[in-house]
Amino acid sequence: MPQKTDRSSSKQPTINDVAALAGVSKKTVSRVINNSALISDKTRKNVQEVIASLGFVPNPQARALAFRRNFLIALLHDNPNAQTVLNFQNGVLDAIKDSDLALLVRPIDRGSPDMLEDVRIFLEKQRPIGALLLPPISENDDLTALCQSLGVRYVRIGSTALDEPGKCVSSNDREVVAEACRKLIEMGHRRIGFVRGPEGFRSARERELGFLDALHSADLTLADELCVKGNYRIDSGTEAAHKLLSLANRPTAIFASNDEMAAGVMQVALGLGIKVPEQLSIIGFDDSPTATHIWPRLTTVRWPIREMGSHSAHMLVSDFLPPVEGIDEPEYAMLRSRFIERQSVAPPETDKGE
Amino acid sequence: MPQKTDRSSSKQPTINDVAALAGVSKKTVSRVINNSALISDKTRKNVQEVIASLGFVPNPQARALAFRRNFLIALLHDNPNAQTVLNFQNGVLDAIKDSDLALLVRPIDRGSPDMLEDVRIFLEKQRPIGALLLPPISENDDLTALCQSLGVRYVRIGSTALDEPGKCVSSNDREVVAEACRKLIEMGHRRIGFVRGPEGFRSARERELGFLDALHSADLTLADELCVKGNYRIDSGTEAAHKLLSLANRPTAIFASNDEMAAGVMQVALGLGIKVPEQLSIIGFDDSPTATHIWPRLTTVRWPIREMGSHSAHMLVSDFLPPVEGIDEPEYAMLRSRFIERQSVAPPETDKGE
DNA sequence: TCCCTAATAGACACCGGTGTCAAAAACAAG
DNA sequence: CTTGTTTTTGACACCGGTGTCTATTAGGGA
Repeated sequence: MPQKTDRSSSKQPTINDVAALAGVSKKTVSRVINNSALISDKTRKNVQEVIASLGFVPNPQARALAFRRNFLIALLHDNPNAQTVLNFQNGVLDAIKDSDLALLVRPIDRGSPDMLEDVRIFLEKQRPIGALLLPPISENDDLTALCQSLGVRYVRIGSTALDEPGKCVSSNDREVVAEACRKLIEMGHRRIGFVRGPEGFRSARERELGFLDALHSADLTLADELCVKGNYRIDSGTEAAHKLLSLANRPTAIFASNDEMAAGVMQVALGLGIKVPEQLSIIGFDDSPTATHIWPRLTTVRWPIREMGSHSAHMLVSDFLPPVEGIDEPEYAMLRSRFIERQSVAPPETDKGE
Repeated sequence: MPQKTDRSSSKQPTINDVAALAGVSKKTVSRVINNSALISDKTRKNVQEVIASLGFVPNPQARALAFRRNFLIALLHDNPNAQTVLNFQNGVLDAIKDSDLALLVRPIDRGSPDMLEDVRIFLEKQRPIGALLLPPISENDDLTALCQSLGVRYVRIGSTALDEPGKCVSSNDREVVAEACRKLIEMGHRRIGFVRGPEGFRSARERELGFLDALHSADLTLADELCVKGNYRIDSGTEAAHKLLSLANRPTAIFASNDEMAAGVMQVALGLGIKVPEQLSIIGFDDSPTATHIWPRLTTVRWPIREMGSHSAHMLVSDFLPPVEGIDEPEYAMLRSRFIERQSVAPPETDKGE
């Protein structure tokens, strides 16, 4: 046991101890803690020294009680993708690392009829400063209304939502998906399969729109048979692949709306002896660990989810965080997704017969 | 906006409101809230009715202040595997779902010289009831000593630690790894490569011991050249595979200490045109999503990490949680890992020349 | 030097609960 | 009907901070 601070076993000093030792009132110490302007530099410095010498840490529960607000951020989510949640969470933690804030995690059961009531109790109990709403729950208007009525600020995370009230952080997925698919078209692909995400996810719609944008700008249309609906899980990817790859005139490329489904597509292709990328190009979305774990490594779109996490945290509680250059507190922020080229894409074999 | 509770916009009722309406003192209400025995059934019932009619929720900040303890559980981790952390976290959330408790997440920078001090400040600030320590930080004795001195209970999560004080939840990894490797040996594999985890992780040691157990029980020894050290990341898996697969007499099977490194091994094998599992069997550990996303799907060991999460939460705060049948509060619990057979393992090709 | 104003500091109640200890009520026995 | 004992309840201080408002001090102009 190396260095053990001497105070580790004695009781925590309180604001009264500081006040007594500094020879001032506790209110004055409070002013120092809260960076009040109504205090002379001399007094401030004096008190700060005492605080430091005592190793005083203000009790957040007491502050929470007096402020009638906790120094907590709540992360509300019902996103099925663990990786997404965790990355986002880590982004938030990055943002609040050196602050007084802490992160409270709360999964939501969107299916439950008591969902709103559960969230209400949670928010009333914990009284976080604000809440971060991950998709798809971020699109639930009842939830944002609830936050509003409880006086809990919130930031919604999602694809696009300029039309709705409140702060929001999103990314330009549609654009980047279009870019990715345009790449396929430029390489010579004409029959491109599309594995859609589940209903009710704005992200699924966004990615579809991007895909269609690319097709339209090349005067192509999406044959019904080439569009299959999935649910963001690998099994739906394998199912979709079975359908697409058993077509008489099978696609030379497939865009899957997330990496997990793309992995499913790849498994089916490899299982059928279809070479990737020579005979089938595959693109995913997320740039999850899976994208680099599968072989060939997956060309995909990186969603800046971690950055969205820290950005949204800053938007939510900029008044509690040290200022950061790039981030002020607009109502809306758009972070950039990025196309990541790996080994799962190539020109169609038949194209040049190389 | 469907059902909107009428109280959603008015102010939260307090213990005083309840007391006034019930015609009793606030202390009496407090007794009801805390299930004190020192109260008559009649009064209790009366107060409970008022509480229900008012929708009163005790303010946890005030309780925390008075109790000098927050109704929070802290999850302290520095585990590099996001999936592990999240699964564990979800297990904890399962356990505390219907309780008054909330989960606070705190990543730790084990490299930082201020690590202990940071944790101390965090614990003193948030004053959680207890802390859950994920490996590898769970093996840090300074940290457990710190918890002890601050009066914060803790449960360590890890492989085995019967020798150390305090509560602990672990799994029988060693045994199951041995079982997995014995399978390889039974199939006829004799030259089995081993990709070790990083130093300082008990899990890495456990898995190695299990591997060696299997070898020894078959009177085999591990040639130095067949054991390569990795760091649990995919790149170390590819590096290890390059070394192992370029040996003159290359192994017919490789056990990688986690799935991510196993994925790296598989990529190199496939890249070199070595067929899996025909020419090379691969086993991983974790049963992460990666295991089912790669092709062929990975034979691996499932670590009951989510169960460990809820189990450890119960052990930590059984006095705040509704009782659960299987879980009492012993000092030590061992959950069972499980061998998962998928498609990445087969008898060695040369064995029977099938 | 004196007065007026602005800047600074402090007194005190309060946030919403719990602990302690004494008072009141209920009950049993004489 | 008393008295003694056990239950049940309440008064009040306290947890560790902050808000409000007043008192004090410092500075500037006449």
